[in-house]
Amino acid sequence: MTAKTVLIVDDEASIREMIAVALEMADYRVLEADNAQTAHAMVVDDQPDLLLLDWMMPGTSGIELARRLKRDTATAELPIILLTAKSEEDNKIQGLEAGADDYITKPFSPRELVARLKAVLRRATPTGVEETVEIDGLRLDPVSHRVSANGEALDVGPTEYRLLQFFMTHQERAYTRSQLLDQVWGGNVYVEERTVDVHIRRLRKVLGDDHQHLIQTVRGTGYRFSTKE
Amino acid sequence: MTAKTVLIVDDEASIREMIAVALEMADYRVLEADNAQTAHAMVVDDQPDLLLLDWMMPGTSGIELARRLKRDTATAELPIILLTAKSEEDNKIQGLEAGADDYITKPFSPRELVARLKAVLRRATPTGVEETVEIDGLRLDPVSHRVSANGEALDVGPTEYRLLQFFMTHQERAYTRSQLLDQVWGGNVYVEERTVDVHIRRLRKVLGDDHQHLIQTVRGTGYRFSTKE
DNA sequence: CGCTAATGTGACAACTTCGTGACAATAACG
DNA sequence: CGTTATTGTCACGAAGTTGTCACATTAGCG
Repeated sequence: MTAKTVLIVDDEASIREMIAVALEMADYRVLEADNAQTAHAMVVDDQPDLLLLDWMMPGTSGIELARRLKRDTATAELPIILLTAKSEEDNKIQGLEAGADDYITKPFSPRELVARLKAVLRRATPTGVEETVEIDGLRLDPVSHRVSANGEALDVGPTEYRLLQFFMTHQERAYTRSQLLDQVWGGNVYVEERTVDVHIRRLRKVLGDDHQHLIQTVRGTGYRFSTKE
Repeated sequence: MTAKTVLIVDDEASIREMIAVALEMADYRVLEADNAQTAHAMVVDDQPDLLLLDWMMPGTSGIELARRLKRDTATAELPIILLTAKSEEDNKIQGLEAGADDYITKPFSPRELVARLKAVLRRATPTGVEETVEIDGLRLDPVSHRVSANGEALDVGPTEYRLLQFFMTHQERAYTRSQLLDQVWGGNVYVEERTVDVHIRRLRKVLGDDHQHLIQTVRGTGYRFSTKE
C-alpha cells in the first residue's frame, strides 16, 4: 500500500512540527504550509490525499480556504480535517458546512489525530470497479480475492496476487522489470529489478504446469502475459 | 396504509399533550413516556415507527437514550427526532452524531412538527424485511436476535453479532479491516484496525470448531465469510 | 562448440501480518 | 453502588511473506 500524503496548514511552526512527527511515525508523507496562499498552490501541485487545516490564520482564514477548495471541482474531492481551538467550538457547524469532513479540537493527542485521519481517508477512498477475469480456466476474482485454476483454488501470496491481477488485466503486452515494479509494487519503492524475476518464478510455480506458459519471458526486456504461442 | 405509531418522550406532560393532539389530528397513533427508562421498554415492546425525543430529561438524557438505541441492531433502524431548546442549539452536532435523524428546536409549531416527521418517515428505509439467514447449520435470526449452531444456542456479544450478521449477508467477499470498521462499527468511529482481528477471534471462538472455518483470513487484505474451501 | 549475458532457482534472514491471552476502561444491569 | 459484560488496545509469539544473494541453467551469437 502506498503511503498517503498529508498537507498540514498552520501558521504556528511548533504545531506543524508536532503533527508532522506523529504522522511520520504512522507512515504518512507530510507536506507543510504556513498560510492559505501557499497551501492552495501545494494542493494543486502536489495533490495530497488529505488536508489538515487550521481554522484561524492571519490573512485568508482556514475556513475560507476550505470553502474555496470545495467549490473547485478539481479539488472538491480532497478530504479536509479542520483544527479548531476549544473556544472556537461553536464554529463547528460552520466548518462542516464549508465542506470539512471532520474537525479536531485542540489540544488533541497524536493518537486521536491519526485515528480520525485514518477514518476520514478510509471513507474517502473510492472502491474501483472490480470484475472477475478468467483466461484459459485461470480465474481471478477481486471481490472474493480468490484465484482458481480449473475450479481448484490456488494459494497465491499478496504480491503474486497483485502481479497476476496486473497481468491478467494487461495481456498481450511486454513489460520491463522496471514497469512492473512501478505498476505492481508502486512508484516509490526501491527494490532490485531481479526481485521481479523471483516473484515471476513464484507465480509460475503456483500456476502449475497447466498455466505457467501464460507468463512468458521476453528476453532482454521483461515479461508478458499471453495465451498465444 | 396503517397508521404510523409515534412514541413521544418528554418529562413535561404539557408538551407531550400538545404534541399528541397535533399528531392525532394528523392521524398518527401516539404513545407517551416521561423518562428514558420507560421509553426504552416501550420501544422494544411496542415497536413504534418513530421516536420524538426530548434532549433534556432528568436521569438518562435523551441523547444517551438515542445513542443506546442506535447502537443496538434491534432498534438501530428506528428514526429519531430530537427536541431541543433554543439555548441548547450548540448540541445539534452531538445529537446528529448520536444517530438522530432530525432535530426540532422549541418552540415549534405543530405544523412544522408534522411536516418534519413526515419527511423523516418518508426517508426511513422500509428496513428490508429482516430474514433469518442459515448457512451450514449456523443460523442467525434478526427478529429474535439469536444465533444458533445446529440448533444449539450460541452466546454472541453485541459486536460479534453485528459482525456475524454482516458476514452472513455478505458472503464470498473479502473485506479489509477498514471496510469492516465502516460497515460494522459505523463510519464515525475511531478504532484501531487490529481491533477487528480481536473481534474476529472472539467470533471464531464462539462459533466453535464446527463453524469457525467459515470466517477466513485473507492474508494481506482482511477477512472473508465463505462456505467454500 | 564455447563464451557471455540473461534468466531460473533454491535458500535464507529480515520483515510483516496474524492469532492470542491479558488488561484496563467503560457500559449494562440488577 | 457494586457486580458483571463488553470493548478497545497492547504485547508477544507463531506463521507467512519478501527481497536478496549465490549459483545453476539457458539462449543467443560468432
